[in-house]
Amino acid sequence: MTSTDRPVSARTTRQRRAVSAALVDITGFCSAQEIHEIVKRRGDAVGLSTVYRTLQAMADADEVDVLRTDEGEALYRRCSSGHHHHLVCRDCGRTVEVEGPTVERWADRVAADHGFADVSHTLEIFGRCESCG
Amino acid sequence: MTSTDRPVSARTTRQRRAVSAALVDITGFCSAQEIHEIVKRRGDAVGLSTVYRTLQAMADADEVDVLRTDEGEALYRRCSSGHHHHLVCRDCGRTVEVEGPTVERWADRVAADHGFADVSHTLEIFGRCESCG
DNA sequence: ATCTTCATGACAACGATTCTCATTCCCGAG
DNA sequence: CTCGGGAATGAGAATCGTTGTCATGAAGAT
Repeated sequence: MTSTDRPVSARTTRQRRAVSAALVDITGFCSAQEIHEIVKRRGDAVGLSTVYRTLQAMADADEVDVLRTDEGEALYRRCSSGHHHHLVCRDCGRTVEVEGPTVERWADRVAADHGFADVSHTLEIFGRCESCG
Repeated sequence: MTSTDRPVSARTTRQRRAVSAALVDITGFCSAQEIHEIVKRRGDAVGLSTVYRTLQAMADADEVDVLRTDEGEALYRRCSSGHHHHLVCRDCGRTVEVEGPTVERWADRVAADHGFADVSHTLEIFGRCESCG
């Protein structure tokens, strides 16, 4: 077994292109169902299941970011590669990607101080942007 | 209307005492259903609905912290008052409350730099603790 | 063009959470 | 102490996001 078993396939289909295209249109985080709506509104017919599957695949491939509402709903948004966090307007959803090397180091150090290994973290900032002021 | 309308009542019942008691027993974050189980195991009979209601009320009163699994499930844990974050073992759930004044300032500054007001943030650190190493 | 296989979609199923509403019981007024 | 009103409870139904099922459709290799 020299090759790591690839669970993937990544077959290019009309539906996947439609979801990707819809993601380009949005600026903030959207739920799977909202994205399904957007796809429909663009004139592409894609089943809801497929939207869910596609978004999940993209999330696995780090092509979209996922975050959770207070109510537990998953929100998606296309993202730049690499580790980053988000500054999200809680009114209009406008999102700014931010980086914080200081924070990364702080988190790793805190974890190490307590004997924790294999460290990861989640960090999101919420506020109201100027246009929504 | 001189008095701020208090939506609350906080009537002391056997069930609420049972949930609070169960929360004392646990060290990590537990789901509402797990807490329901713990309450039952302790010999107190409390309906699942009531556990949910009680936990929500306690969360509103900042008596418990809530965080969300990747799968969107809500986890609860009794907490100290004041703003703090968590270092959670992703295997056993053991939790350490941590503070990070630096991070707070960083988040506020980043938000301000982008014109965001009324800022809040979420931050959790995950890892594997020594006992689970 | 053909064939193999992955992808799709309508719908059922699932699981966490919330709602409903008849009943229970906390607690302050009398 | 007793009563009465209204909050609290709980069993089960309902909700809602999400995932599973499986027959059909379509990429892409040969």
